[in-house]
Formats: sequence, structure tokens, C-alpha cells
Amino acid sequence: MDKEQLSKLIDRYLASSFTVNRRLSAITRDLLPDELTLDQSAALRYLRDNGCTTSSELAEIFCVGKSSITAIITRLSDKSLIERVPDEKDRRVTYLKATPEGERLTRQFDSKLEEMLCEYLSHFTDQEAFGFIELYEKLAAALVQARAESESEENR
Amino acid sequence: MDKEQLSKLIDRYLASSFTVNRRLSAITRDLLPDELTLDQSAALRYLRDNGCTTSSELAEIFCVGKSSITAIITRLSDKSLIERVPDEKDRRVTYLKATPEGERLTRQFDSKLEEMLCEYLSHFTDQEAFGFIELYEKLAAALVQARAESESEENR
DNA sequence: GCGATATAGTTCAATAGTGAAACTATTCGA
DNA sequence: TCGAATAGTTTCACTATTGAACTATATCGC
Repeated sequence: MDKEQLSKLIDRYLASSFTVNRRLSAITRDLLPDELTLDQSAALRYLRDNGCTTSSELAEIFCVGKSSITAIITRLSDKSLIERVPDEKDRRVTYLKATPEGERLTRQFDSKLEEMLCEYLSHFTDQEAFGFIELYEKLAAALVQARAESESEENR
Repeated sequence: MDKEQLSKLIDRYLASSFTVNRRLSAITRDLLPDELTLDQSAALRYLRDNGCTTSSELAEIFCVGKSSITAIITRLSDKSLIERVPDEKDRRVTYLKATPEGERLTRQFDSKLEEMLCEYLSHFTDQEAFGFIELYEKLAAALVQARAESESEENR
């Protein structure tokens, strides 16, 4: 691919991803239960699906500092949607865990979200949908890979 | 596609888009000039590429209230990166316009961004890249369409 | 033309997320 | 055992966001 083409492709990517992200976020926010923000729901979903997790791990996953995570989980904890479970062995670490109420809330939200996304999926053939998601996952994997590499470089 | 498959597909979409968005935002933030935030750079790029634009239009595009836009453009204006140009005919409206300095800054940033994205693009064949972007654009178009429809419904 | 109504944009108060730096408590390693 | 590393919190300053109240201007119906 020549440089000109590449540059156009990137412009198209930036434009589409901006539109998709902004609009999907807005629609998603409308479906959110009153007691949750978008970031809080993402954290809660992660905890629900990945079991006991530490603040540091969440910070990695969310690509933010640990103090941001402290803020988010404090708010979730104040609403009794998550629990802090101290590690028995290493008393510095505390695991985070969705409470039953937190789990219930995210499941309910997820089913609304699914319904909404189904509508947009109907614009695509099965083949298109699968093709798209496979490439999206490949991109995600490349980004995770890159992070891991730049980290191992730091420790040299 | 049966319901089970659909549900799995949506889970995969949510997971990939979360990863891609978080990681790309983090990488992009690192490339950003000190005087700009991510949202400010997005606003500035939009103004650069779309000429004179009103606050109301920006609010639509960004899917936020007008007061958010006021805040963003005030910060950009304080840094002399945009100009407010009052409409001659309708004195309620003011057009927004990137200053030469604002334009310079975004172009410089864009070229860094392009370089960075090129690296990730190298994981894909040309055919994959074009296929992906076409589907992404289709999704973006579907979301814009949906917004337009729900608006015309409101005015019935 | 005039009054009601709509529209464009700002201001203000409250809240969430963020990074950076300082800090506490704990563990680990030489 | 002492010094360095690690997990997590606190604090501070700042940005983005919403919603409501507000100002100024334009438009519509009579």
C-alpha cells in the first residue's frame, strides 16, 4: 500500500471510530441504571466475569493510574456493588469482587445492551459480522501485545 | 444466526472494543502536545477539517450537551487555538474556526498519530484493512442513521 | 407590529474520572 | 536486618460532563 492510500485509510479509521464510540457511548449511557456510570459498569462487568481481581490489575486493563481505580471502586463499594477481600498471605493486596447485587445489576444492564446492539447488527450479514469481529479482535490482540513488549523493554 | 451465537458475538464485540479504545486512547494521549487533551484535539481536528462550525453542531457530533462544548472551546480559545466568529445575519450564532496555530498543532499531532497507527496496520493485509474499515464505516453510518430517525420521530 | 415561543450560546453548581506526588503498610532481597 | 520494591490510598488540581437557570436574539401567529 502506498503512503497516500495509507494516510487516507487512517483518516477513515479515525473518523469512523470517533463516530462509533461517541454514539454508542451515548446510547449505552441511556440504558445504564441510574446508580452506575459507564466506567463503573465496565469495572463491575470485568469483576463479574474475571473473579477476584486487584486494583493494580484493573489499572492495567483500564490503562489508567491506580488512583483512578481507587476512586471508581470506592464509589462502587459505597453502593455495596463490590466487596474488598483482603489477601490472607500478602496483606498489601486486596481482591475486588462483585456482590450479588452488583452482579444482578450488570446482568440486567447487559441484556438491555445486547438487545440494543442486536438492532445494529441486523445491518450486517452473518459473514460480515464474523469477519468484522475477527479483525477487531486481531487489532485488540496487537495492542495488548505491543504493551507487553514495551514493558519487557523497560525491564531490560 | 441463533440467539446463543448472537450473544457471544456481542460479548466479543464489547471486549474488543473496550480493549482497543482504552489502549489506543492511552497511546494517543502520550503523543498529544502538552497543551491539548484528547477531547480538545478531537474538537480542533473537526474544526480544521470542516471549516466554520457552530457550538450546537459540535454538540451533536460529540453527542454531549452544549455546555460541555462551551467549556472545551473556551479552553481552546484561551490558548488561541480557535477563534469565535459572530454570524453577520443571525446574531445568536457564533462560528468556530481553528487559528493557524491551532491548525499547525493538529497537523503535527496527526502525523505522529499516523506513524503510530501504521505500525499496528502492519499486522493486517491490505484486503483485511480495507474490509475492516468498510464495515466500520457501515456501522458508523447505521448509528448516524438511527439518530436521525429517532429525531424525526420526536418531531412527529 | 407585538407578544408568545423557540433557538444559540453562556454560566453555574455538582459530580466523575484522571495524573502526579506524597504517603502508609507490607514484603522481599542482599 | 536494613534498604528497596510493591499495593493501595489520599490529596490536589484539572478536564469533561449534565442539567437548570439565564441572556440575547429571532421567528411565528395573530
